[in-house]
Amino acid sequence: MADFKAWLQQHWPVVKAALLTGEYMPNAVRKVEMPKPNGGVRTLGMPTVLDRPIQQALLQVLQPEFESGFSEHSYGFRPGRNAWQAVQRAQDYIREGRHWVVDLDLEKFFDLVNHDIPMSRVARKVKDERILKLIRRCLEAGLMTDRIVSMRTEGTPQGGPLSPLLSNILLTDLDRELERRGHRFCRYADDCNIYVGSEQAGQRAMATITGYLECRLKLRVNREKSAVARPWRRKFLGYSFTWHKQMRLRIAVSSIKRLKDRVREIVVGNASRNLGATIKTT
DNA sequence: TAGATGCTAAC
RNA sequence: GUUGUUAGCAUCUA
Ligand SMILES: Nc1ncnc2c1ncn2[C@H]1C[C@H](O)[C@@H](COP(=O)(O)OP(=O)(O)OP(=O)(O)O)O1
Ligand SMILES: [Mg+2]
Repeated sequence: MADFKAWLQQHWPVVKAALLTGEYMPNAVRKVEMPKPNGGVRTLGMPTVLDRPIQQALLQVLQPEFESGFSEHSYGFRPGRNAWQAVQRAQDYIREGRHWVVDLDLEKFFDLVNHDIPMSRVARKVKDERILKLIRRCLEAGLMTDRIVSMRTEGTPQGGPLSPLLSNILLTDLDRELERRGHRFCRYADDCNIYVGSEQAGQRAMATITGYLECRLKLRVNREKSAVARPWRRKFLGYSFTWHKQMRLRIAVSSIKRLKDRVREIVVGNASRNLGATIKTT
């Protein structure tokens, strides 16, 4: 890997020239099926060995350009931000007395990302036509199965270095819409939680925001994973809320179980009582 | 301080 | 055949 990095650095002037003249364009990603924990299958689109570092370089330039335009309530795929900060923000909302949550998750998110909406947003900041063409080709990269490339008209490849940034650019429209409506929310990638004071307000928000997402942004809400519920009945970003004397945060039971099993697998016959005590205090 | 490797978590 | 972003931890090197 370090070898390849050195090679690319050595030939970077040539590669750069080929990219800017349009002589070389990314056009396909390799299809790889990955099992999901819940039993489903995630279709990854892996860039070619050449496209990957090219897109990573593009990201280094584009990321700072768009960071300033993102919402304060967006936490996913962003430098300096993590899931813990998002959950703490959610906890603040609940402590304010908003005891109902509209938990929204998008269906096959990356696979259904519209191309024209994020491209028009990118065009507002990036004026260079050659760069815009490059970015569009990263979105349009077809899925390659056994050397057969199928055309893509929607969706951004899961595994493309630019994909997380482009998805945030698209969902910034959602953030602005939620802010315009005065909602208290935090979003991590396609996982968006809106905190409201009553179930009725929650159902109303769920209906209008679902309509907005499906109509304006051409996305689909995952009705299995989404719900209007009490926050302490839901899991958010691997954490769940618990109600003792005050609102407290704890790691979701499923995450604890997974970690416990991992630890037990490693230490085979050794002290498991020690682990139980350790996890309880955490 | 900088580079490299590996692991965990979220999506 | 095992991707990406982000965050964290660990180890090695000078
Ligand atoms: N391991 C990963 N590698 C690359 N991209 C990922 C990975 N995990 C998640 N993503 C990205 C692509 C997904 O579309 C997006 C949202 O994740 P997730 O909600 O778990 O799946 P999904 O939205 O594609 O399907 P679902 O319909 O089950 O919600 O995050
Ligand atoms: Mg989803």
